Amino acid sequence: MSLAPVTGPSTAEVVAQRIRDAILDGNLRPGDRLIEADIAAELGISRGPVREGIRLLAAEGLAILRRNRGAIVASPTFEDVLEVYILRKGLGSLALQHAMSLDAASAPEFDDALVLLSRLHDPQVQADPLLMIEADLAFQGSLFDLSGLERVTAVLDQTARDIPVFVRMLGITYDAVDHAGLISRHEHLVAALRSRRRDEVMRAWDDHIRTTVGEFSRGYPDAHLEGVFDLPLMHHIFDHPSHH
Amino acid sequence: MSLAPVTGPSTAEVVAQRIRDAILDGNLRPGDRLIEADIAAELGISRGPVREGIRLLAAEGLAILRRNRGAIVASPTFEDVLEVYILRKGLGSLALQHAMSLDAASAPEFDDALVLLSRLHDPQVQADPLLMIEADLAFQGSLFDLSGLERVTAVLDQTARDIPVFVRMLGITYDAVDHAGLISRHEHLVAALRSRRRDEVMRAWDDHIRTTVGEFSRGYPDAHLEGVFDLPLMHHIFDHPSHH
DNA sequence: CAATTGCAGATTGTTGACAATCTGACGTCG
DNA sequence: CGACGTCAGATTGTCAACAATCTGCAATTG
Repeated sequence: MSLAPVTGPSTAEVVAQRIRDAILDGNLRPGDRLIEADIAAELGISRGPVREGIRLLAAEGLAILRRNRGAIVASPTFEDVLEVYILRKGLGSLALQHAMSLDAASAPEFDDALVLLSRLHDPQVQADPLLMIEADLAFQGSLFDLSGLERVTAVLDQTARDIPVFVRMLGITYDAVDHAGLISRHEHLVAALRSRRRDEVMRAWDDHIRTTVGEFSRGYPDAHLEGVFDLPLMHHIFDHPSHH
Repeated sequence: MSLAPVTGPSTAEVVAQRIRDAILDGNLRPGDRLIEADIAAELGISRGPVREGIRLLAAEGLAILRRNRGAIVASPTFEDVLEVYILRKGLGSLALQHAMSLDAASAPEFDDALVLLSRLHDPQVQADPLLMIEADLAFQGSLFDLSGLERVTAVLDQTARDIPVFVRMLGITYDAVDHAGLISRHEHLVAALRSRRRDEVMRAWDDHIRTTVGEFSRGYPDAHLEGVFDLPLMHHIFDHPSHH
């Protein structure tokens, strides 16, 4: 018998999620003030936990703290979305490579990833673009977890929480997305991980990032990528063979 | 008349720094409990700001929060140091490449980096290994700032704060370090940035990370790198030429 | 009338008291 | 003798009141 420890979300985390939801629902817009007392009254709690919750959001970049002047909802730009994907590109490739060197495809946790991947087939999920994004990110996160790199996955998780909110705040439309293509790319990635073909995994990951950013750009009026993702951002710098 | 805005550190940040200092001074050791009331009494303030300060440390990985059971000082392992350097390697290469594509060496901020680099020559700095590490990290941080990638530099800054504390907690000796070599490697990096030679910059950065990790390993009894840094962690995945 | 100064209101920062939770020790019972 | 229930002490989580700070406006001044 081995049970996972029970750890429900703290009040501060609940507050943070409520605010995130309010943004997703359009009840809170970029630039709106986050007044501790008001939020506390609305949730029927005191200012303490609200304060902590707002700090959590600020750490994610969703809220901006101004000393003695209160917090406001962040006003992300499309450049912010690009930077988040630059981070995911770089850290994701790190995590996937580490996962491969641990033969992650043979680990029992690999099945978790497959379960999450299967969720992308669910018509109910496909019907809602935001659900689709979240399911997609959850699947990717489960792959990153296989690396065992806790700091790297922590940053990746943070970007995963940001993306749906940014998409909503910027009004990026993500309706006409190619679900079948997304799934097949991911299955390609899974297959590459199984066969431990490093180049294939990297190509698949690159492909996924490019396609996603491309789809976002099409769904956002003012997007101009300026070839950011065509630069050799990641470079082949650690190619000295292992001495084992 | 143009004065910089006054923004002193918040009380919570002061608390966090005091605790960091206590760790560096050896007054707090890994596993020690961080009891809000005790720290508050010691600093002559109330629990609120102490609580916030501890949360800041937890976000950096220096403290471990256990719900309803208090926080303790983290017990990092040498693997944690390696992971921090894996992060710095990956994100640093991202930041440097972006900085180069912005022709950062021509920016006025580039001079700030040169000033910080010159500090490494100071005999007073060289005398104290921890001062040397901090000056080194400050220089590197000023280079990363040239990228304009705020999220990337935020994570890099966090790792920079962690490193001196981890070194102290693990008892890594860093005395017999090759100061002249460090400086010449950094000057090599600066020259490569000036000439915008991408490969040269990446090689210099790789070289610096390897050398630093190598020196840490020599100064730490139980270190075994297992070829982590010999793996092709970063890969040449974005080599499609820009369409400009 | 433009610029400055001095409030008043709003909001955050801080505090001390109280409630909820956890830990470890003790005693009880099978 | 070991498992379970109980309880006191310690500590965190929450709360409401108070202090400090900031913003904007109105009065004042030259």
